[in-house]
Amino acid sequence: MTEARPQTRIQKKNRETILDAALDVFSSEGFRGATLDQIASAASLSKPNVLYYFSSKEAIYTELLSELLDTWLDPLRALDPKGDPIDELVAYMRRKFEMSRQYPRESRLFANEIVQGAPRIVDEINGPLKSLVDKTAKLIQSWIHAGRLAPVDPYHLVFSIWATTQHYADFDVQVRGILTPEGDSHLDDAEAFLVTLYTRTLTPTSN
Amino acid sequence: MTEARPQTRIQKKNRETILDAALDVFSSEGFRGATLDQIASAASLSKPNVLYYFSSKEAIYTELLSELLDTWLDPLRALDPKGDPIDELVAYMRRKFEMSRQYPRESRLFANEIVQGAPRIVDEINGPLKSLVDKTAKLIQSWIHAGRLAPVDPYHLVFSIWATTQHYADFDVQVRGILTPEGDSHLDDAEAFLVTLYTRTLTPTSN
DNA sequence: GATGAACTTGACCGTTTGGTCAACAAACGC
DNA sequence: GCGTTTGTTGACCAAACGGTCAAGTTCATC
Repeated sequence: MTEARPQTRIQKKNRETILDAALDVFSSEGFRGATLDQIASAASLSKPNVLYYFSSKEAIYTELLSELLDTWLDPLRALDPKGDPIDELVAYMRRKFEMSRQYPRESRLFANEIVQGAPRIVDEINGPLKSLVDKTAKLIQSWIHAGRLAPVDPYHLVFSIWATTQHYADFDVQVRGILTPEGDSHLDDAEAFLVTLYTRTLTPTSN
Repeated sequence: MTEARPQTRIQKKNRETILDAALDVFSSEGFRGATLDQIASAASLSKPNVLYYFSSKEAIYTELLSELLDTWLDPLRALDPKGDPIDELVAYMRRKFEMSRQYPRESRLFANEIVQGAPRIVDEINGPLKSLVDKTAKLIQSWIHAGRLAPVDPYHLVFSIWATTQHYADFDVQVRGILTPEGDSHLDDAEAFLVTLYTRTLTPTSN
């Protein structure tokens, strides 16, 4: 997707600095709420200098977004049709949770974009994302058909995994306001809860 | 909270028109992304006229937020300690889901605010909201202690209910992109899934 | 260490933004 | 009807915004 044009050391370093700063700003302010001055300031660069590396505010944003989409679906692609269904789905949930935990800014950037109607990635959603979820849903359905999973709607199962895992990144302020945790410890509890939630939901009943 | 000052017919009508238009705009653009011109245009009023009824853009926004917070917690307050635990919690989830379904704009407004750090409602979260959730968590814990619910972390249970129900309002574009539903029918499936999810999770095992 | 390419930035520009104001129009109370 | 309150708006303002540019500085290469 992103072609690897020749880059000097300085280019590489500064582009990374800018993208990191922009991720901070965009994820907490949204596209329109973010300003080039904020980004430049967060990157400790002058505004014209930022625009020397990226042609526009929009260009920085779309670069972040496409980088993100590339990796965001990896956990789902890693579902193994040959594995144990419950283990696979719980493991998928764990990978997704881990991503929200390690990349909360990316999660919030994505959330901001979607909540506001996803004007820039609507094609990605209707195309590649839909295809991948459709494929996954068929796999889950086949597992259910084989009696290896309790019957559930595969699509809504996937949605619920997305919702519950991303919640801890996207609604971090709310979670922290209620749990008043120190550090990250509450996320271990969250993961344990989610493992229980999905294990109980997916385990077939004996009769 | 909002004191009822004397209002003429015109005031009442126009304030409502403005708030409704502003909800449209704020919920889909965020606070910073929304402009007074958009709001005025959506309300079919001139910009100075909008500012005749509200002292500032911020005033419109905070009015919407405080109206919202008032009603947003009602479903949780309606939990009945004397009812059947599973029925009560599933009914709570249903009420929450119904709110997201009927008031998706409000849900997105809230989501926007929280994702961006909730600068204006951080006190509400750390105060009243935390108290209410703490109280609910104790109730759930007592139900578990009495063996009437399968053991789960009460806080994360509540978070998961919030996450899964709001998801359908906040991430509507994504859900629709994948399911390509006509109308609202997919939300019935979603609700059925969530009932299953929480029933299975909360039902105590016999042994 | 000279030369050209890569990098940096203060000053600036046009537009958009939230908000004001004075002047006018409608509605209300009598 | 008539005066006063209430409602309405075009014109305007200062600040903030995304983006440009010319002039300067640093860097790699020979």
